[in-house]
Amino acid sequence: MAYRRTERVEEQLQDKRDRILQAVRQVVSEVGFRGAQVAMVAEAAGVATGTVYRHFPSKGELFAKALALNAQHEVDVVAAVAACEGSAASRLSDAVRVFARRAVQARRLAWAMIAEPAEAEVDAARLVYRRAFADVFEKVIRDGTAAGEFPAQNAAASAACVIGALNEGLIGPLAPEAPDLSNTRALIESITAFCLQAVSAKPYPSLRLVESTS
Amino acid sequence: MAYRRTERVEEQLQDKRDRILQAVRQVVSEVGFRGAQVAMVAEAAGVATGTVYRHFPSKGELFAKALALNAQHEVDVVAAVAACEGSAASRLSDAVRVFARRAVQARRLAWAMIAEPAEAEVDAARLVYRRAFADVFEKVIRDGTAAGEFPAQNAAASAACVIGALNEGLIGPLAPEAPDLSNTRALIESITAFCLQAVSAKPYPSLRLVESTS
DNA sequence: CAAAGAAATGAACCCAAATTCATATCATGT
DNA sequence: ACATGATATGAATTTGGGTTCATTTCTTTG
Repeated sequence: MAYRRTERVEEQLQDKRDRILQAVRQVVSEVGFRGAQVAMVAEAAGVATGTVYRHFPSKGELFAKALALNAQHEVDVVAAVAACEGSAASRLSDAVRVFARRAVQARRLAWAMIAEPAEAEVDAARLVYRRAFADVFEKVIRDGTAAGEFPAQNAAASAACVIGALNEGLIGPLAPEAPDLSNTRALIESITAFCLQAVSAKPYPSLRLVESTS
Repeated sequence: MAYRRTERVEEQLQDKRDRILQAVRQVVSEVGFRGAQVAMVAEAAGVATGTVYRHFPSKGELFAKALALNAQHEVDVVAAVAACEGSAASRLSDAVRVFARRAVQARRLAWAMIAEPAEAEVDAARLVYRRAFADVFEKVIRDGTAAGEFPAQNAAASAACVIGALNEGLIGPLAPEAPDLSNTRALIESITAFCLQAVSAKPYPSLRLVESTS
């Protein structure tokens, strides 16, 4: 025998793997999942196409892994903010604001992470983190309701709506192109306010009227 | 000369075209844009694959046409509700409710119509109708603000958020599977309430506090 | 009914992009 | 330096599905 997988090789291997994952992130943030090809990723990582397949069994699993890496980090950040001291209202608006700020920094990537359909494995991985975000918001809403800060409501539905509002208002197809930072800030505040009021406002009398007449 | 395109043939042609468009609707409502193939559509329409190409120049244009047909109808329905007599609050909640009710009747189709990415032509067509829905909601919000019913706000952003909340809360990936009608009704009311309160609630003092501290 | 012109058919073709694999290169231990 | 085993390479292959087109079937008119 004349070979043994040494420490150094192990590191190089891990490093190459990491570079490929980073390359996915970069390519996806430029062209989205739709336009991302394995050859592009290899190019961006500085390896040959075939090398990608020595590290990952398929495009779907590679991309899913890359998404999971990023998404978990984002979930952690938002969850940390949501777990701070303070009223439920301030925690919710801070969490929403942080999510929003980070998303608009890299809109294309954010949209790909949260919504853009792709290979089945990617969709499955995304669903996990989508739910994780929703769970963070849902917990804060429940806390607020328990503390009497927010009215009784379907917390799961409200959390899903918050995600939806953020997605569509900030980074989805309806979001305005915002090359300008001050507009972006204002937009984030509008959306944060929308979400906070939605979960915190006491039901309007007019709502009941509408319900009884329709 | 020994042939002329007669009335009857013209009708048969139009009929076949219509059947193909209907078949797209059916196939998409079953497997979404992702899984919809031209061969399936042809099969569902009871014609050969090649026939599809005698009526439409490409898959993208066929699917875009089919989407436009449906979406315009939905926009008209929602717009009609939004144009009724009544307070802005009642018009908005009725419009949201109608959108929601119709969407849950055919969730897969609704999601495909409003959000699922597909061929470039389809995306382009969808954007038009997405905006059309947003415009309907935006107009009601503006009316409400002008009448002093709603507080001042970024109406365009709020309208986008309403679309997003509906999409995610009702028909998107986070929406609960709801085989049961009563749950569906309750969900629709939760989401309608969420949207109405978001646009109609007076800003909370706590919001200002949060803004000044962050 | 025969001829002429359209429309329908579906198997063959084409293309883009994922995946493979024979070959080349690199690491290790004697 | 050499032998051995592992990793990297990228051109060639495979594949899924949209599109084409030579052939068949249908309609109309003389």
